[in-house]
Amino acid sequence: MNDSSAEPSEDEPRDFIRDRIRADLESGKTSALVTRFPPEPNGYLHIGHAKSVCLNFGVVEEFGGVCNLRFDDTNPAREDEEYLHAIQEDVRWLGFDWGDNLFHASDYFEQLYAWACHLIEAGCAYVDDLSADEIREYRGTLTEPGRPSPYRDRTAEENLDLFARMRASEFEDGAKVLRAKIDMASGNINLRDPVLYRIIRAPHPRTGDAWCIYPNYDFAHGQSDAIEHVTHSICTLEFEDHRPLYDWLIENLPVPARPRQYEFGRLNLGHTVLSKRRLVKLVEDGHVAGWDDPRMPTLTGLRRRGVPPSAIRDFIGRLGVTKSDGLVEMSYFENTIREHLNSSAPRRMAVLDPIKLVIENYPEGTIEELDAANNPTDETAGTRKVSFGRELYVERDDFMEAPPKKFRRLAIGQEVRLRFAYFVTCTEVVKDSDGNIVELRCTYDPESRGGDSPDGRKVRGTIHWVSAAHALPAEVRLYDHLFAEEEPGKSGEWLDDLNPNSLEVRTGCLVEPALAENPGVVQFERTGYFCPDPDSRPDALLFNRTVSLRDSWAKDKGN
RNA sequence: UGGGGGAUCGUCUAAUGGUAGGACAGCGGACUCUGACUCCGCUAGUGAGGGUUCGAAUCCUUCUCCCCCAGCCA
Repeated sequence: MNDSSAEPSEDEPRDFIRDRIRADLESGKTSALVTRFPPEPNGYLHIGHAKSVCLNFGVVEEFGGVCNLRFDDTNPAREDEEYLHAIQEDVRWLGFDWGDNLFHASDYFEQLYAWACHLIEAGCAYVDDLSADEIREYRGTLTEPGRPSPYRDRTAEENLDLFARMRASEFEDGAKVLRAKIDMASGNINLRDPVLYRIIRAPHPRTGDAWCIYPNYDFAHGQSDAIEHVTHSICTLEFEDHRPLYDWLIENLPVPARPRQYEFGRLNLGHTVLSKRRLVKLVEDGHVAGWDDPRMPTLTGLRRRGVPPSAIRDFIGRLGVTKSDGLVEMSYFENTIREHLNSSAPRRMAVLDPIKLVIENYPEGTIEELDAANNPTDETAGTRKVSFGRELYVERDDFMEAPPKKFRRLAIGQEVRLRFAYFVTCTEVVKDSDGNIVELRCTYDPESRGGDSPDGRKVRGTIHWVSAAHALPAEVRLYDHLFAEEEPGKSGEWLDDLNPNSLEVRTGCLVEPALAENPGVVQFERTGYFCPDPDSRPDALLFNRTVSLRDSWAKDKGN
C-alpha cells in the first residue's frame, strides 16, 4: 500500500470525493484513510451497488488505507442470512478484499444502547408512546411544522426507566420508540425528532433473541462509522438530508472519532431497474428465474451471463463520480463488455439456426482437419483443428434467394468463403413440398483450402459453419433488455414495460466439438459472446449469450 | 408557497476567469478470412434572461426545469 502522498497523475480517476480525500490526506486532517461498504443483508447486490463498492474499495487501493465490509443488519424483520453470504461472494468476485475487516452493525448493539442512554441523560432523547400513525400526524408536512409529542418532556429518569423496560421486553411492537429531541419545526423533516430505536420482536440472524429493540439506520450508521474510525463515509444522494442528523448525533455523543459523510449520485441504467424493491418483485412474482437470472442487473445475474468482473469495474470507472443523477445508456455498458471480451474470448463456430449445405464435388467420406485461429486479435491464443466434410450446416440467415445488392453471403451463383476452409458457390436450393428451403447445394474450389485462392481471387463474404458429422447439438439462450422501455415506469406501471422478448430460447443449435470442454466465455464467430450456463451438461450443452457482436449489416437492413 | 441537491453534445463526463475536450451512441469512409476488431473523418453541447470583465460553462443576479425528503426501511 502506498501512503498519503497524493499527487494526482494523468490516468488516476479524479472526482470531488477523491479530491476531498487527497486534500484531507495532504492537510493531515486524515492520517489513515478508512472507508466502508455498508450493505443491508436483505437482497442481492446489483450493478448500482458495484459503483459504491468500486468507489469505497477503489479509493483505499489508490490512496492507501482500509475499506471495511459492514453489514447494516439493524432490521431483523427484513434481513436474512442467505444474503450475508451472497453479498460477500459478489464483492469478492468483483475483485475486492476486506481482509479481516468484516463487521456488522449488530456487533455494536451494546455500545449503541449505552449511547442512547447517554442521549437520554443529556436530555437529547425521549421515549414516545405515540403510535406510528400519531407520530406521522404530529410530524407535520413538507410545508407545515410539526407539533411536539405530549411525551416529549418526560424526565431523564423516566425515559431511562422506560427505555430499559423497552429493552427488557415489557412492551409490544410499536408501543414505544426512542426519539431524538431536536426540532419539530425544522424544514428538514429528518430533524423533527427522528426515531432512533424501535421494538421489533424478531430473532436476529446474528444476535438471536438477545434484543427486542433495534437502532434504526440513522442511529446505527454514523456511530458504527465512528467506532470503526471511518474517515470518509460515502453514500448516495438520498442521504444528503440525513447529514445534519448524522452530524448532530456525532456531536452529541462521546464517540471515538469524527467521521464525515459525502454523497454521490447513484447509478441508473437504461432498460433495467436498480431498486431493491423492484428486483425483489421480479424474483418473487416469477418474471425472472431468480436473482441470478442472466437478464437481471444483479452481480450474480451478470456473472451467470458471462460478464467479466473487469468489465464491470472498467464500466464503473468510465462513468465517474458526480452529484448529478443521470441515466446511463445500456449500450455504454455493453460496449465495455465487448471490449473486454474481444481481447480475451477464444473464437468458436456455432450455428444457431442451421440449414444443411452439401458440397457436391467434395469427395464423400473424406474428413479434413483444418487450422482455425483462436483469436485473430491475439496471436498467442494459437490455433485449433476443426473437422470439415462434404456435409455442413450454415446459418439460415446467411443465404438469400433474392439477395439485395449489398448482400455478401450465399446466394445462387455467389461465391463465399467458409471460414478457415474453402470457397464455395451455391448452385441450387432444395425445397420441401411447402416451398421451404431445406438444403443448399454447392460446389467448392479445392485450390482454396485454408481460405485463400492461389489466383488471388477475392470473395465478398465469409460465413461460419459446422461439420454435419461432428457438430454437437446445443441449446442457446439469447437475451435482450429486460425492459422494453429505457425508463421502466416513466409513463405508467413499470411492470407493463417488461420486454416480452427478453429471452429467446434457441434449440437445435449446432456447435463445434471444442465447445464441449467447458470453455468459459467464448465468441461464436460473427454472432456474439457466449458462456456455458451452470446447468450445461456434456450431453445437453447450454449456452447463454453475454452480448451480441455489433452488427452493422443488421442496422443497414433496417433502412 | 418547507428543506436539501442538480443542470455542459442523444448519453456519461472534462474544462475551477483565457481555444468548450474525451468516451459511448449516430453518420460517412478505409481495412478485413468475423458485415466483428482496428483506423480515419463528420455531426452534435454550456437550461433562459440580465450584469461584472479585455475575456464567463466558470463570478453576481433573476428565472426555469429535474431529483430527493412527510418509514417505527436503508
